[in-house]
This record gives sequence, C-alpha cells and structure tokens, in this order.
Amino acid sequence: MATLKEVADRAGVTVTTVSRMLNKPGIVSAQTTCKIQRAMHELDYQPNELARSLSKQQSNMIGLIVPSARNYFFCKVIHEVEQATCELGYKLLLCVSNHEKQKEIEYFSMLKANKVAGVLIASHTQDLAKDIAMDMPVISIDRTLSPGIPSVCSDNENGGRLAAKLLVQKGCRNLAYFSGSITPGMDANRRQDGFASELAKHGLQPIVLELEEEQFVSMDYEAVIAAFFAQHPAVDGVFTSNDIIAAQILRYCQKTGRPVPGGLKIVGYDDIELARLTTPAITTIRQDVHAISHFAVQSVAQCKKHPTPLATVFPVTLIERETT
Amino acid sequence: MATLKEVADRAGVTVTTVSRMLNKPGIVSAQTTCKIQRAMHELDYQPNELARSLSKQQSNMIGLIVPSARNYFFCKVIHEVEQATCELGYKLLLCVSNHEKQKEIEYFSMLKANKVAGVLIASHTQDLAKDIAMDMPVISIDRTLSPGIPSVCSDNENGGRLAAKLLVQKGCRNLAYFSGSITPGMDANRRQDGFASELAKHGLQPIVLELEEEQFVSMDYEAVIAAFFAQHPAVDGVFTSNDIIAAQILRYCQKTGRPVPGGLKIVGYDDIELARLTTPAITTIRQDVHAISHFAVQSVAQCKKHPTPLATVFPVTLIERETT
DNA sequence: CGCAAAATGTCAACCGGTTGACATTTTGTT
DNA sequence: AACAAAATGTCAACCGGTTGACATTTTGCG
Repeated sequence: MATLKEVADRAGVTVTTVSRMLNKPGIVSAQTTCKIQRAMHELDYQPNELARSLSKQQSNMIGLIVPSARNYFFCKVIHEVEQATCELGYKLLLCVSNHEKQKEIEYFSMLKANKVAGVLIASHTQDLAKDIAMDMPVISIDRTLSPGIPSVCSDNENGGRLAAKLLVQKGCRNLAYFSGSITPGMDANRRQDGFASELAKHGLQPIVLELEEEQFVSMDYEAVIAAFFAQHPAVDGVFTSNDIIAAQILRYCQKTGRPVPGGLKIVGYDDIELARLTTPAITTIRQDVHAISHFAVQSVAQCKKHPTPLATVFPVTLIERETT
Repeated sequence: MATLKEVADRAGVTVTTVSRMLNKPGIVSAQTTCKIQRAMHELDYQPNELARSLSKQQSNMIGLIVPSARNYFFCKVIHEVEQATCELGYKLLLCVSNHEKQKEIEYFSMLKANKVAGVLIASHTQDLAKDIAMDMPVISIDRTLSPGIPSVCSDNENGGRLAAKLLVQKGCRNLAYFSGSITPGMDANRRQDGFASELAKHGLQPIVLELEEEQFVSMDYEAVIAAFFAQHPAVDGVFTSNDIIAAQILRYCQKTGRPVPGGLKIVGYDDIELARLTTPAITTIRQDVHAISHFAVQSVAQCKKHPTPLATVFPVTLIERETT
C-alpha cells in the first residue's frame, strides 16, 4: 500500500504539499493538485486512516450503543443512524449491549480508547454519567441519562395522550396500559403519564401492567398477556408501549376468538413495519426515528461549532389502522 | 488521558516492560505486573487503540457490509455478527449499502483504509472481486461473490426441497414460488432449484414469480401479490423466498377472505420473528443465522492460523406453524 | 522592473504504542 | 559461591500522516 511519501515523490512535491492538499482546501494550486491526484491514482493511494486519526487525536467514527439489535425499533435506529453518519462522512461503530449495564460501560470506554468523534446512546444505563468524560460528545436517544447530557426524544407524553383520545373517542371505557420495562429515566415512561392524564379528563383510569425487564428482553409476552386478560376480562381498549406487545395481544385475541377491533381495541407504539403486516394492521403512534437519528448524529458531529440543546423533542403522529 | 509512558514512570518501570506485559503474556513477573496494574488503575489508563493499531498495521475491527438494516433478516445477521465479534474481542464497523453497488465499493475501500482485521459481505455485489486485495481476509455470507472468496451459506437447495415436500404432502397441486430479487450469484436462487426439483419428482412444476429488485428494496409487495392471484386463482400453495412476502400474501388472503391454510398454504423463508407474530403464524424454513455468523466471524478472525474452506454450508430446518 | 502575495519546499517534532537487539540486574539452583 | 535462567532496562527506529515555523521560489500586477 502506497504511502503519502511515495505519492509526493512520484508527483515531484513534498509530503507537506500533499498533506496540505488533502487537508486545507484552497491552498494548493490547481496545477499541483492535478499532478498529485494523478500520482495518487497511479499508485492507487488511500490515506491510512489510522495514522491520520492518531495524529488528529480523533477518528472519523461515531459510536452507537443500543441494548439490542433484534428489537425492530432499534433496527430502525441503527438504520437511520448509519445513514446519517455516512452522509456526514463518518463511519459507524455499532455496540449492542444486550441490556447489560456492565457491557455498556465497557463499550463506552472502548469507544473512548478508539477516540471516536462522538457517541450516541440509545440504551438505559443511568450511571454512565460519571464514566462520561467531557472530552467526547455524547447524546442520548430516547432516554434522559443525566442532567448534563443532551438528549433527543420524541414527544412521548403526547403519544400517550393521542392514544387515550382515540380509544376514548372510539368508545372504550375499560382501559389498560402495557408498559415495556420500567427503567427509571426512560423517557418512554412519559407515555404512561400522558395516557393516564388524558384519561383522567374523562374520569377514567387505566389498569397498568408493568412488564419485567426479562420479558422486554425476550420479547415474549404470551403468558403475561393471557394471565392479564383472565384477570381483567372487561378491558376493551389497550395501549402498549411498543408494537411487539400489541402484535402479541392481537394474536392472543385471534386465538381466543375475541374480535379486534370489535371486542378489543389496540394502540401500539413505534410504528415498526410489523404494525402494517399483521391483520388487522395495528394502529400505532409513530416516532420519527429518521428525524431523531439525523438530528442526534448532526449534533454529535458538529458539537464543536454549535452547542447542542440539552433536550430536543420531536413530535409523534397517530397512525390509525385497523385495530381501533 | 494518560499514556504508556506515564504509567511506566509511575510504576517505576520502562515503557518496554509495560508494553510487554500488555502484549506478551507470561514474560513479566507477577510482582511487576501488579505494580503496573496499580499504576494503570490510579491513572485510569486506557491504551490508545489508534496508536496500537497503527503500529500493528491492523485494527481490531471487523467490517460488515449489508444491503439494508431495515430488512429483518439482515437485522438478525447484524445482531449475530455483533455478538460474535464482541466475543472474540473485535469491534464491529457496520456498513449499510442500501443495495447500491457503488456504495459497497466505497465502503470496501474505506474498510481497507481503516485496516480492519477482516470483512464480511452479506451483499450482492459481484464485481468486488477485483477490488479485493489479498491483504485483507474477506468472507461472503449467503452469497457466492467470486471463486476465490470463501462463502458461508445455508443449504438453500434443501430449504426449497423441504418446502416442496411439505406442501405436496399437505395436498397442494398448484404451486407457486415468489423469489426475492434475482441477482446472479445469490445463493438464494438455489431455493428455487430445490423447490422445483422436488416438485418434479411428483410431476409438478411451480409457477415462478420473479420479483424486481425494486420491490425487494422497498419490501412492499402488495400490488404484485394482488395481480398474481388475479391471474392465477387456482394456486393452492406458495413458497416465498422470505417471510416478509409470506406475511404480505397472508394479509392479502385475509383481506380477500381466502382462508389460510384452508384455501392457500404458505411457506416462508428465514424464520424472522415476524413469522411467529402473525395469525396464523407462518410456516417457514429457518436459517441458522447464529451458526453462520459466528462461523464467518471466526474464520475471518483466525484466517492466519487456519485457512478457511471455500464454501461452508449450514443445514436449514423446517419450522411448521399455522399456514400449512 | 519591482514588490507583495501566493505557492512550495525544508525540517523536524509529534500522535502513542510496538518491537528487536543487546546490556544489565535479579532470581533460583546445586 | 558460581552460573544459568528469568526479568528488566536502555535505546531507538518504526507505523504514516499532520502541522507549525520559516525559507525559497513562482506568479500577478501596477
């Protein structure tokens, strides 16, 4: 593999000139630029990014920490973040923590050791704050990690309110909320607040089922769902904190012969593709993952020029399909 | 951030000793190791991976190129590959090509420039062969890129055969195969061969619907499906090259009142989670993504010690659910 | 022509860890 | 006590590109 020096020799200039051409646009004349480019082409030169990053004390990578890559919502996040990093000329270092706090901490320090340009955390660890050095920009997606770290979220509270409004409007009176896992600091908990406060306006109160971390990880809610409906047969409307639970409730209904939306109305959350592939297709609250991800990546990438606001909230949309 | 030198000074040894401790296990005495570790801990030392990689001429990252991160099958691949890289002490550099050949080539040379330890390609580009330098191990997942590059696949042909056997056994006589996109070299094309050859044993021949690249990318097959069944109303069994198409066919049937499996039997491919979330749940051919991914990562990581076989095939399993 | 601005060259330190060659010291063994 | 083996130290080059300081050459323009 050719080096800068070889390119310089072949082009008849010095390494300084070549390096300047590469890094300070406008300083090197068109003619010289051309000569150098020819030399680079002839030698099939590619700058060694490791060397470059080492001397710049920063790599062109952005780290993304997610708790899972099987959960479709995080797949969407991964997809959008990858797009955004690529557009801005960065590379994506993907870290899947498997919901393990210890692994997140390890990943975090690994990212530091690799001198990444920034880190996005879409994971739930709270106590990362003290491990977060100020020398590396960090942004949390969809969670509030700690007061000092900027977060980008969607308007979870309004999501809950929209779901409540719709269900009430469609005639439901016995409502339930299925949370994902309750982890303190998760912005998703606001969905419940919004849902409950909107219902309160109508004199209603939801039954809340708090699912365990374990179920959230395995994404297998069947047993819990069956138990819940055995205990609360009168429930006629459910709001769930993600579409996977919604899909499994739907399956439960179809197995037990309860019509949807006739006998039970369901509103999910996230609007992952699954929501439109079931029958009936799931009514859900759509998070603008694209906007959130791109904003987060941009903020991290440009944090030296523009400071990032401590909290940014993106609107959510009600996508009405066939389960209401 | 502390450097090696600072650690050495504090521990009262030289950089050579510290470096040796880090890189050549067994050379440094327990006592000295202990002193050094204390110093490292006190200084919160982390080796600069960039410097390390630069002098070693190789980073501890593995690159993964996939065409998409929205397609659930590739999500599974991403998930498994991440796990495997992490277990072996590597980091994952994720590249999503969006089905664009040009982008794949760019990614490929970016990975070279970053001196990754190896590359896994789960994407369809054929002409990458000439861009592939011998100085970097490359393995293709689920495709055959070119004769010289080792590939890891599942037994697609048998997958097709299993689907055919099941459908015939269940009484289907008018069969159809929905391909994903036909890209030459894609190992997935073998599914069709297996399907057709098994049917031939029973004197049957499938109607084949070759879907366009475009539909595969957008994952939106609704219109095609409706058109197909309008033209071929007698079809009583379908085998699809992925579960997403299967789910959409299922939706079509439910919308138009055709009972499944009563009026149409469906067998999907991949066994993504979606397959068990629909009602009826989809019968499908399961690829062992875990085994494939781990094998691929291991091969790439250890290619210096053990040569990788040019082709490795993992078995598939029929997962019978409710659409047959 | 003369002078300032623009373009290059020269030199060398630096980023931080790795490694080989060889010298010196510390251990353990008999 | 003698000697070999094990453990460390010393020194310096190297990975490949970046950058600042300053010298020198080329170019444009009045």
